[in-house]
Amino acid sequence: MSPRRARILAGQSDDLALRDHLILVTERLLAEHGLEELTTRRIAREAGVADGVLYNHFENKDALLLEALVARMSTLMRIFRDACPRAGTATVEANLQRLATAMLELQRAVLPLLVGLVGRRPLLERFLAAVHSAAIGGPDAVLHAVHDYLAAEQRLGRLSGESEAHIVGVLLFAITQLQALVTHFRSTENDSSDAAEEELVPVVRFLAGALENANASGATHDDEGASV
Amino acid sequence: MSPRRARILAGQSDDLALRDHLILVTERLLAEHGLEELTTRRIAREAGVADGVLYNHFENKDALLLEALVARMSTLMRIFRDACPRAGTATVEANLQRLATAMLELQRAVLPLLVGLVGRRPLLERFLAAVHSAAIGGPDAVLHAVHDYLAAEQRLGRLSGESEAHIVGVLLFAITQLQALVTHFRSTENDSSDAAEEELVPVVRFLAGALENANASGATHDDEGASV
Amino acid sequence: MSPRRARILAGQSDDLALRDHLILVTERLLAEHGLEELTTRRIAREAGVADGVLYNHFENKDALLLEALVARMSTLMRIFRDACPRAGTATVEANLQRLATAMLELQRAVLPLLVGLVGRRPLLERFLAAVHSAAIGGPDAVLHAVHDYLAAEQRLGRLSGESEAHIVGVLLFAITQLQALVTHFRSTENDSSDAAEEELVPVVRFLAGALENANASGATHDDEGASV
Amino acid sequence: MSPRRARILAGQSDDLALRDHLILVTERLLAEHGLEELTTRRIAREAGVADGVLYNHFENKDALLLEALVARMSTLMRIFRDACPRAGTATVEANLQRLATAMLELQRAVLPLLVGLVGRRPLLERFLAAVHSAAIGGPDAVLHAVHDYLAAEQRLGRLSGESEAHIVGVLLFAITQLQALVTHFRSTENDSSDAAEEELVPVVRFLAGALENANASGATHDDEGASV
DNA sequence: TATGAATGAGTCTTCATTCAT
DNA sequence: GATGAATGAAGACTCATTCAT
Repeated sequence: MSPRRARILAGQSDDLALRDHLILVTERLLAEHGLEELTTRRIAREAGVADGVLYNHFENKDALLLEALVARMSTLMRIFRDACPRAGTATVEANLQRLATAMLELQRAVLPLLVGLVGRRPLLERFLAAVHSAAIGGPDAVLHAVHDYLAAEQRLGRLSGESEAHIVGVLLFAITQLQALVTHFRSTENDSSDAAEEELVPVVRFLAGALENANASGATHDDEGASV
Repeated sequence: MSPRRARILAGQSDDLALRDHLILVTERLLAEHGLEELTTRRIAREAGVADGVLYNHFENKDALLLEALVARMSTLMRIFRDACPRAGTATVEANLQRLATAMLELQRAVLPLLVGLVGRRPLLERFLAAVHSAAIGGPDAVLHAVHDYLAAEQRLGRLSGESEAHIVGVLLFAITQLQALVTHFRSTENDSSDAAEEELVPVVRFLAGALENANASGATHDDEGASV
Repeated sequence: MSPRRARILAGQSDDLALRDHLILVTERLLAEHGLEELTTRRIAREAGVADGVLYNHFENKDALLLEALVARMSTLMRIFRDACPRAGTATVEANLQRLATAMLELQRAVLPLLVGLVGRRPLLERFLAAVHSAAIGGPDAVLHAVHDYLAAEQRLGRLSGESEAHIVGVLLFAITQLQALVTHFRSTENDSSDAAEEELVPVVRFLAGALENANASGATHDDEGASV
Repeated sequence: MSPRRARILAGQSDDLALRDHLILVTERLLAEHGLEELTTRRIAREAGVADGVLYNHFENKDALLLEALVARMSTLMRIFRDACPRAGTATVEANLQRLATAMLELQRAVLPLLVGLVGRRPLLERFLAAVHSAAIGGPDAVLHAVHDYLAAEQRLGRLSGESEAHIVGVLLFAITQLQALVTHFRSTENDSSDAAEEELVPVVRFLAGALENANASGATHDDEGASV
């Protein structure tokens, strides 16, 4: 075994199969630098192995990339789910704010990944399929989480009128994605991420209000308009 | 004259200066394949000229790219503005739907461009600056268009309560961006674009309703403007 | 006429034939930047003319270069000759110091030119031939100047024993060349040129002393050592 | 293995690591053609390997160049040192002649190298540093060799009066450099090198004489003139 | 399995030179 | 003569992939 790898393995992934070690390293590089600067040589160097190992465990670079992307996605989704608020605690608006923040973080991390996949149809296709089939969930899963939360609040009686919930969820998703994108396009100042988050506040409050209004009017009359 | 270029010029851009021809070709390649696969060689081949021509007219690849990007952006914004509804015509909701459709088209075209700019700080920076200084307008201009429309409706008395207008505009922007992104990530079937557009309908109706609600509660009475 | 050229001609070389203008410009660029960075495009731009003019007046780039090199050489030699001391004035040693300084300046200017010619046999050959046939004089002319000065001093009786004069001249030439080379290889500090000049002083004093010694011993005994 | 390389390896550097093979080839090309015509493609072709190999073993062209330059310099200095005369043998003048010949050979080989480095600051700087830090020695080392020889002769009593030794060394260095340069600029006839060597003879004799004179006068009176 | 040297097509870029106008 | 757009070979360098050991 190369001394480099020995050193690395000792430190952080002791008896991991090399295959998994490669995925892990690739995942980390993906998180840190995006798909753009990810060369096979760099992966190998970072993993502390020879340039060619990759091809002993994966058909080609894309195959490794795919697994790493899925792994990364999985990680991010786990973090997101852990950050989701629990129904019945705090206030609905505060919870929506928390939800929005979690979604923003998620999207900020996911965006560079997706961006790297544009113009790489085959890999993209395989990635989407994998995300779908594995119980990871892509955008749908995020929407699902919002939906779950709102449904729970409804069950608890803190919200009524289910119909708008889906749309509010979609809008929440959309606005966080927009802000995530904006972050990436704003200048290098690192406060831009905070700004993006702050800009979220009034929008989320608006959406919370929309739910409340629906709530209120839903209580009053017949909810006929809430067909969306 | 090279036979290649002769062939091409005859076909499509007869006596255009090569400089503009290059921008045009680049713009087209940009639209069709994104920034990713855009090599100097490919541009040259597609333009029907020698490999090095580019450097007779532009300082380097990025300079050409920049001009092509700005040109493309300019085109897209013109199309967008032409598609914007006029206040006072039809119904507010119908107009918002029209606005949303126009924004979706715009975003679908813009997204591949922006995506290619991620991780290319210098070019991105220059692009943003150019878009800003030229009277082209980036995201802000789009938001501005929405704002202008809503303000006009308010002046016409078809809408009241200004405060939420901005947020609705942002949400409109966000949801169209999301749908644009979704289109790109859905499989190659070309019906996906129609699907994305259809999915927009209820959301826009919801946003229109939100404006109305604000309107109604603000006014408390006659609701004659509630034509949405 | 191009506005650029009009502007330039107005300023500095009013009704100069374009051919001569090109030589002049090239000479200047040669002096400022050496042969290395001298592209035809740069010459044209600097001269304020179109890229292709060059080929209307010269067979190719080398032909222009040749003339410019010869012109530059001529200029430098004129400056050198003007800086040479006159026999019978000051002291012999002071004059030798002056001579050395002039030679150092000359060599410092010539070196970059010569360096650029290494590995360009054809041009080099033509350059040497031109320098030879024109009454410009290369190294020989410089040596000649030293010789002339020393011979004059001998005629004036301020020096005797002719035989060593040539060797001293050669050594003067050699040491200034060495110092010129050293200047170019020393770090960018611009005081290095002064340092090179100062280092010359004791060596020149030594050479002057050698002439004196030969003088003295030549006067005393039989000039047996003057066999060089 | 590529047939090209097989062919070459069979011929001349049988089981040398390619890295060293590349250095060797580069060194040879450097010696034969100077830095000017040294393209990566040519090195590869000459080494019998693919165009890109270089970058598997060196960070870039300059890194390879640097190693080759240092290697060449090292070789040349070794040859030079082996050719240096030993104090106490033969006559001082004969030894100086030998020294001069060795220096001439050295300079003839070094000059094309140095010339190529002019106008390449970064590489030059690194080269000088490398030459300095490795126990190779640049110009100083050559001067040092002269100094060492003369000092040894002084210790043996075959020469006295140390002060002029340094200047004589410098002049020896200078005159050999001049002759080396002259060789390169004289036409391709290969006898020019012999001519350059012959021209050295009287100059060296003069310098030897200068040392003797200093010696003599130093013995006789107070050495006041030997202040150089 | 692991290695890492070798491959070679491909990237952007430069520049002397030609030639229709 | 003058123009300057066009050429295309050549430059340094990258990188996914292969394969003998």
